[in-house]
Amino acid sequence: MSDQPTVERNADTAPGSAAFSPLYQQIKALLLQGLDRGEWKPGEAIPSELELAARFQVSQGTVRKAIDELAAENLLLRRQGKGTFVATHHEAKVRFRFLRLTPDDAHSAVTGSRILDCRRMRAPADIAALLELRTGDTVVNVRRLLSFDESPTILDDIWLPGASFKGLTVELLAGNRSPLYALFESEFGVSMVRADEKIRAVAASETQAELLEIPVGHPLLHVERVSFTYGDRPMEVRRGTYLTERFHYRNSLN
Amino acid sequence: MSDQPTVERNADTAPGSAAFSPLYQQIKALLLQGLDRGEWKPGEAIPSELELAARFQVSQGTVRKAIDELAAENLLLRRQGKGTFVATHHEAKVRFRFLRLTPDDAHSAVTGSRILDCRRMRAPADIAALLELRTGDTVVNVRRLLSFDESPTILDDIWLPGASFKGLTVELLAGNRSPLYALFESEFGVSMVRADEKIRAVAASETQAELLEIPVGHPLLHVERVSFTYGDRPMEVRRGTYLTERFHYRNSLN
DNA sequence: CAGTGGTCTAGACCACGTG
DNA sequence: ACGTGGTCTAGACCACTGC
Repeated sequence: MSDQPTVERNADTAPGSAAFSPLYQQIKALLLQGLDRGEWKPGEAIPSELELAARFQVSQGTVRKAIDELAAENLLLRRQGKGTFVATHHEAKVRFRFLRLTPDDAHSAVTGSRILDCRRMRAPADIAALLELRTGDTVVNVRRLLSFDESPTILDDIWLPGASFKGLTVELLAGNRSPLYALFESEFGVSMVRADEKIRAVAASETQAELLEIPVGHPLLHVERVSFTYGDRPMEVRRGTYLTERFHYRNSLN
Repeated sequence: MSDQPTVERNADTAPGSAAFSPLYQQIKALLLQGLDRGEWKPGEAIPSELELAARFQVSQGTVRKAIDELAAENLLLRRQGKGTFVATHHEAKVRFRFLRLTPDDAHSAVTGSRILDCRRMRAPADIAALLELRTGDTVVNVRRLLSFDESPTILDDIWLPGASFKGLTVELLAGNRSPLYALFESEFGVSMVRADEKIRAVAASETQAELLEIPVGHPLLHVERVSFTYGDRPMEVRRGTYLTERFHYRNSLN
């Protein structure tokens, strides 16, 4: 506990001065840094509010407000009586935030994953741009086919920055039974925290048609997702193609 | 100001008793009732925190927490130095929460709306179920075609409970220049607050193809939306069909 | 300058989980 | 019985808006 971070109390900021940051925002930033550094791992508890208040030399209420915001953003999870925990993809709750395809009738689907491909290569220009890399930087490309109740439903084309995902192989993926993001967390220390998606309807190409066992030209839902870790750093581009005859993409507008 | 609502202070609730509601949740419920009753209209300011605290006989902090939650749900809008306002669809910000189709290149699209149909009829079973009406209850059905830059892009099939939308006519719709939800607010006192959507890819039918000027079978994004007012009461079913060649549906996973 | 929401504090007490 | 987060209060002061 050697760190006594510098929190600026804005005592002298001129009224109407440009930069002004509330104390709790600074605490929030410090907590974010801790999460990013891996000081507290996914699933673990962070120190109690009182402990953090003591460490940062602020009141419990200020720490509370910082944690409130991180909890609202789903980075932390409060559990009364137990503590505050780092969110992890090893929980159904988190998982369904990212898995939006849902069966039309709420039956429990048996799911299967088949890895089609996993190779390292130089990033194409569009992928590089989305991942904020340089064209030609190494990336990992994974292609997989997900089935529900034995029928192929999702075709994923996934791109990851090579530097953060050394050692990602077909074998590792094939032996994996949890969601991909859970594996990224456990094996590579990469926590996905947020994602942006662009959705369109497209006609099935020949390869897509063959893999999904549908005619060429069949309408498919196409979802391009960019996922981010702490600090809004893009860490994955995922192009998903969904068959939506018996499934739909659910969304809530608030 | 005759109302001194009964807030239960839970002083005597046995430890571990079933029902227990924090004070601020009760205040929140009271504010929600006020919004629902139309005590404060969209765009108007609600009373100040101190005033509400006095009215409800609680501290400012408790009122604040109630308002915080309503603001987080986008029912209220805080503006420092000015007050707290009832959210309204007459603002670009609110509008884009519900309009998710976005041009691929961020150009400013000229938009046009053509009302195809507007008639009152007996509710089909599926619509009735979604609107929580009885089959055969009166509903209003509106069909319209939205164009961007002169090219038809969105085909909407809209269903509204007849009881709440008396006097909705083609003429009224044709003369309208604002978003539909803004019109619902001003003309019928119905505020849409939240919506659920189910999205799929479908092949264009003959009618759809003709109106959207595309070949039959062309892939289209199909969005079924159910919109809710205060208290989670469904007030609209909207089946939208989108052309996604130059537009996409944007979404954020948090 | 007055009034609004925003921040920060300190302390009391409640509800929950675990030992 | 203890420690955790959750609620509620009261008061001081700050930042923004508009008269």
